[in-house]
Amino acid sequence: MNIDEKTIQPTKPIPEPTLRRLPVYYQYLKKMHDEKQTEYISCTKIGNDLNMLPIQVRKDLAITDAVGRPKLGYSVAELVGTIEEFLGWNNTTDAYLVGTGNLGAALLGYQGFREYGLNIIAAFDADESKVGTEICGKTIFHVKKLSDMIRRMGIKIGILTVPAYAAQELADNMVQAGIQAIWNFSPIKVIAPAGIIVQHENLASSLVVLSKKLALIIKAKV
Amino acid sequence: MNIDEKTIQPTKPIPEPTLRRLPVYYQYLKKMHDEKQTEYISCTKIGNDLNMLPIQVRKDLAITDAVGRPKLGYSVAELVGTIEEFLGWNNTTDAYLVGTGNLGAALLGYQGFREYGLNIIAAFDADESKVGTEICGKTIFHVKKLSDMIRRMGIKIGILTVPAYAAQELADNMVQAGIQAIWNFSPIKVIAPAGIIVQHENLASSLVVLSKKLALIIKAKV
DNA sequence: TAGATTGTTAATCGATTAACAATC
DNA sequence: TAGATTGTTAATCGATTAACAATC
Repeated sequence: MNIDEKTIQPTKPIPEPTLRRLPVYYQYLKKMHDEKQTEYISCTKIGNDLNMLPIQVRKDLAITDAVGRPKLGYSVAELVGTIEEFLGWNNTTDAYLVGTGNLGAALLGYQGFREYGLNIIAAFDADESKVGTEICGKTIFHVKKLSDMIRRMGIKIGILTVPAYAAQELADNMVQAGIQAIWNFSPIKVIAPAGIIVQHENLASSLVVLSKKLALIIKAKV
Repeated sequence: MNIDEKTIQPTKPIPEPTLRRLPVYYQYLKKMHDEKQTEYISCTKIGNDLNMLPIQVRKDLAITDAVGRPKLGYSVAELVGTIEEFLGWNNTTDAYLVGTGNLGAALLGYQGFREYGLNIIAAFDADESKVGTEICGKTIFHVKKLSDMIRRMGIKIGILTVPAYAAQELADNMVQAGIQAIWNFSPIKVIAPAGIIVQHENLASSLVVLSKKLALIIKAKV
């Protein structure tokens, strides 16, 4: 394949499981790098430390186009940079958050998002008494201003941390105003038109997986 | 296969994706049931409403041993009960939560867990000034009492909502004290011995999936 | 050199999707 | 009855794991 052919290739889809594991490697490698433990690291070691198969680590890293050296492994410094680059963590995207209850406040306070390329620039709530106040330096606006501000600022990502009953309507508003991706922490699955990304963060689902695994273990021991 | 053979069969592993989708159906069906919209529902309708393939819905429901009637569909009331039963939501398990920052407080305040069979009975923190106070009716103990109380109460599930630097050590403590499952919300992957369940709730991973999908769409439009 | 490790191709495994007979 | 829907078996698809040659 020559360079021209490569240029016009459609971006090959990246397996979602790989995408989910990359931040895990990153966090591990970043720490290793900061502590200057070793200059080079092998998939064998990463796998051992993170409880994964070395071959899976290697396959995942290959997707980022990281290059290693046989016998030596990968340069830790280089790998950290490659993953950052691959995940687009070098430039940030603005987002709005709707719903400043416990969970919303927790997300507003989470400093880590900035590192991961997400910048929550404002929050919205239906509670008049909250409007005008700040949480972690982010001003809270009334939710009736949401559509307008999405349009004016050209915001592409909306974070939903509202109760179930309010979720779908707010999602609809957001979509109409031009939001392209919704990160949904509400306990219902919101539906959006094709082409709009909805990512449902479902604690109930996670809890089910955890408790079913636990039930299996406890049953096995009896 | 006769009844005896069936009895001694090892519990067949349930696909994790199915396990994650069941609470989604449940939430949808519960609402439908509460609103008494229809007595019977088909996979076609569920699929349409939730943006999924009917065959996938049917396959998932089959795993819970739900029984439908050709032409009619499934009884909504029955289905709600079957899923509750299958997911073990009829009896609850006690859990401890460690780390009462923003996220910890959000989880303590989330009433939904009770419905899903999880009962957080107490919280722990290293901050002396928080010790003795309550969040949403849950007393906060000093983290130095954690091991002891896990042992005394025979707690099996620990929820970790602490900063990265504290996570691994606390996980180790928990495991030593007899915890069997750790629900980890800290930003590092904690490692536990084989046989201990660790479920890592990784916001960075979810965010990566979301932003990569978004990047694909935006690129496609340019 | 010998051996650990990468990069890549092939085999396996499991989940999703399709096909279709049974049925109310 | 006709047709929508279930239940079940088969085909497809994609991710994980294995195998192995290349290499420093």
